[in-house]
Amino acid sequence: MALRLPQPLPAELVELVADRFRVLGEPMRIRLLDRLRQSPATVQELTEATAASQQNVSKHLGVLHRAGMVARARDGNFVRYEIADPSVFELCETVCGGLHRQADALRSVLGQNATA
Amino acid sequence: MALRLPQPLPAELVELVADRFRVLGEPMRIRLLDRLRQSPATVQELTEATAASQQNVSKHLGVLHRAGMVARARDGNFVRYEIADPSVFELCETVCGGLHRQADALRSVLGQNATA
DNA sequence: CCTGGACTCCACCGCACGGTTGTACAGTTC
DNA sequence: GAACTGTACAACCGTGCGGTGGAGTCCAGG
Repeated sequence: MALRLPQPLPAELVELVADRFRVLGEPMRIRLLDRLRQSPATVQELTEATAASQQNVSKHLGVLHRAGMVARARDGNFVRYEIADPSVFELCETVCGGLHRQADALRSVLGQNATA
Repeated sequence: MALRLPQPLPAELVELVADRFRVLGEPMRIRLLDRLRQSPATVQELTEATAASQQNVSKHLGVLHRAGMVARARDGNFVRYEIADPSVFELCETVCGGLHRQADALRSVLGQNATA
């Protein structure tokens, strides 16, 4: 962990990193990953969990799959998806940590008495 | 660290997380953060470092500022920006770690002899 | 005051992307 | 084989966003 990164990030690496972030910058895909965090699931189950159209879910799963974040496997007539890169949850936790810190900072600016 | 997240992520939190990822899903903004990782800098310096137009840099800095990732401070006639949320580097490191794992997996699929 | 420089804001354009619809492709069952 | 289900693909549309150009704001100096 905590690998050393070169100071001027190479241009290509910048693109790769941004691409990966952009994949996660979509609520629907976050919801899909959140559901898959519980257990592997078929497209049907994911469609029900997100209350979206089947085509839309399939499209977003394709993006996640191309990014290597989920793995697909046929199961009879169904297709079962599962998390392929658990680091996405680490990312979400870090983001939530940053959000918490922002909220605390805002609270301290408003004064200690804050539950608005 | 490693705070516990609720299983079905609340819808609003999903939006917040996705928003934050989307801010990072842009090469130019990654470049700006990468430059600020070295030291605080003025818009001028950032413009030179990224080889972009001054308006474009200012616009992206505005996005980063609204997201609470950078802080601005007037310095005479200049405006100096600096990192406000160091967790962004943690995020980048995690992403790079995932990329490394993908590269290794790809390499092992192609066979041990791989430098293309 | 006016001038000039640093920066931000606004209006516009073009493209990429999310969503929908329709269709094609497995795989199972009969 | 035909029929049905589950999933992926392709074409289209609308919007959001990155980039640019120009005007506006703030600050220092003369």
